[in-house]
Amino acid sequence: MPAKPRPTYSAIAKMSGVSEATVSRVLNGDSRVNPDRIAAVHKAVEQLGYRKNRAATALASGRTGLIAVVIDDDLSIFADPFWGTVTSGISRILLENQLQTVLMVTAVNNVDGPVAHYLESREVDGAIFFQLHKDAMVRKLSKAGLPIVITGSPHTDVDLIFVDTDNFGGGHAATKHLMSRGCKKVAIITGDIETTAGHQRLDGYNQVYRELGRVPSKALVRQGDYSYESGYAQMTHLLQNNPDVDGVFACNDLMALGAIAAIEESGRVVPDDIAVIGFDDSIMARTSRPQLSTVRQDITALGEAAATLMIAQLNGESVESRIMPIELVLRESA
Amino acid sequence: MPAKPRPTYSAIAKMSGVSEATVSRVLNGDSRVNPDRIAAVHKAVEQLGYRKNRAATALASGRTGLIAVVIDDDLSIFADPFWGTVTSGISRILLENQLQTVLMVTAVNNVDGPVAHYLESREVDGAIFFQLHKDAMVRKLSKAGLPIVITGSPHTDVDLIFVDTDNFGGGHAATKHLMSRGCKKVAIITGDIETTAGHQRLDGYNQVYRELGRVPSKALVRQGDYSYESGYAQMTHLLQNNPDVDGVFACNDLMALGAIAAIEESGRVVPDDIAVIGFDDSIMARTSRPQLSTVRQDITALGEAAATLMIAQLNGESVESRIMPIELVLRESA
DNA sequence: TATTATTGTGAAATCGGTTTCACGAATGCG
DNA sequence: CGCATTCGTGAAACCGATTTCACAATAATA
Repeated sequence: MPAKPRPTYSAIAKMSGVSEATVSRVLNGDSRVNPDRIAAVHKAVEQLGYRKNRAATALASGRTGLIAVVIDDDLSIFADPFWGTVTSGISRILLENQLQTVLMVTAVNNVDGPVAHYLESREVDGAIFFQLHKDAMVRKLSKAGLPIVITGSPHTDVDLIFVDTDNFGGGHAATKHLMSRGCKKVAIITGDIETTAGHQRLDGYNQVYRELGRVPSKALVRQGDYSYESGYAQMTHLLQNNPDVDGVFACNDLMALGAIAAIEESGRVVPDDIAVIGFDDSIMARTSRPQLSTVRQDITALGEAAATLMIAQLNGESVESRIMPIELVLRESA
Repeated sequence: MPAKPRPTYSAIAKMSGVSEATVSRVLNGDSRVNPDRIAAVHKAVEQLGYRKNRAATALASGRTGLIAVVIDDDLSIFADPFWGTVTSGISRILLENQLQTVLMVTAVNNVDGPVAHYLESREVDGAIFFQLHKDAMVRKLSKAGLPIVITGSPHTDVDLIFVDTDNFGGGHAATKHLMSRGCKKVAIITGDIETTAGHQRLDGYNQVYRELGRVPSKALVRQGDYSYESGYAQMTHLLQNNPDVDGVFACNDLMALGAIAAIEESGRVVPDDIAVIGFDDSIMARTSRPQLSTVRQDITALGEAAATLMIAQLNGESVESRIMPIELVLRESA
């Protein structure tokens, strides 16, 4: 293919009668260039259909225009619509700022693995992390000066920038609602306790008990893994060992649906015998029957916030972590 | 931050006592280098913790190591778990081949828009497209020599490489199953007819009628948009105007669930009065009650196939489009 | 043994921008 | 009106790799 070579600064400089240095100034918005020349350069750019070579720009300026979105995926859970939604929110904002999203779905447990290498190599201008199981690598990268935003709270208290849903508030609101609608024995089916999100939702649940001067029974705390099956299994276990359970907070919608299936199979009725509340307000919360009461998090907003914080960092602005509000959505199940 | 400068070829060359050219040869696997020097270079690389600068490599070699994944998103449907799943499949394969995934979720209708510019600029080595509404831009890029793979079938018959689910076969199998289980009047709720996938599923449906020597009634073909609500609405319409419908093929699971809701609200029973079959075998097919019979497409495999075809193209191998088989999954609804 | 291929290697050009530096012209100040 | 700034500009160095080219040393051929 004899593809005609793309024009470079040299061509523009020749055509518009200025030096390459001036072309660069014009194209980077340097203010102190004679207006006539600015016009001449723009005209040449137009006529030649010129477009910058990103690699050359990156090499010379040190900025690649790329932001990594890293999903720590031990569990192949990208099927969860959650990720797609956050990611598209991020991508949209970045795109508006002439930044591209580099997606990496992979386990990031290795402080010295390929992902770490890639990010250390400054092949991206910044990185946004999801679903972090261990933040050792992230801390290291951050110390090395790479702008970072974490979606979800970091484990340790280093000053990493993050955006997160108000998981504690969500767990609290859900549990409190169950209590205030008359439930006496409210159980919880937790998610992955390894993640801060899972832990915080549990904390919110416990807090309600404390506020009521009660002590949450350990028997009412069952650990799930965010899957439908685990919701079903843990609920079955609860029904057998605590037949007087009358409320369940499941830490995501999928487990809530599993729990409901178990409850109905046992011959009990939702919400009359046992009220159930989920977390996420995923599409399944609306399409299931009974429709699921749940804690809504605005996932797109979460992604957009993450991207916005990243851009602010790149601009050298000082930045603070954000916690996004949740909203209790009451439907039929509680 | 006084961040110590990262080592370059110059440092390696000095340390191992060879020229930069030789360093390059070693690092790119050029065979004709003295084994001793190869060892020396590798040792220096090791000691210095050297890592290539991708921008410099890209500038010099013309290869960026980046593959764009473009999702034509007029509809903000990235919430559909489908996309996350395909994308992670792609990302995984690319990663194994030292390629990074650049995700772009945006409308690609503009042949001269920013996406086109980005891709034309050869800032990526190739592009994988999804959910194409118009393929004018893709054809243009392909003519310009950019390696391309389309996920889903292209509209026009140009020789673009694509991978797709056997949509026709899926529609055919679903409809045929309904017929063979005794349904006399089988309706279809289609997806977006603008996309080839939507059209092909409808064709498969029609084909079954033809094979039986019947003509599909237009009244039994209702157009949805892949949303739960449209499934519900179109089913409601069907029940009113064709009360003797006894089978429905919904072109995705979400619409199938909407349809089931409408059917049950009308007092009829699934599958006894009306059998329903969906498409995708998404997670909701398993979690809904009654559990949904559906056409499974292996989404991860689809993504992996797309990535594999891309890599083959990059290696200059000759490549052929692939159609991935579907599988009928029978549960409770049909 | 003389001559031609082959091999291994380094110097230097190259990729396409950005940025420093030096310099003349224009402006401001005393 | 003379001197110190500021402004606009181009030449050239630079970013960090890859690749061509020339050359010496070695191996193969006649």
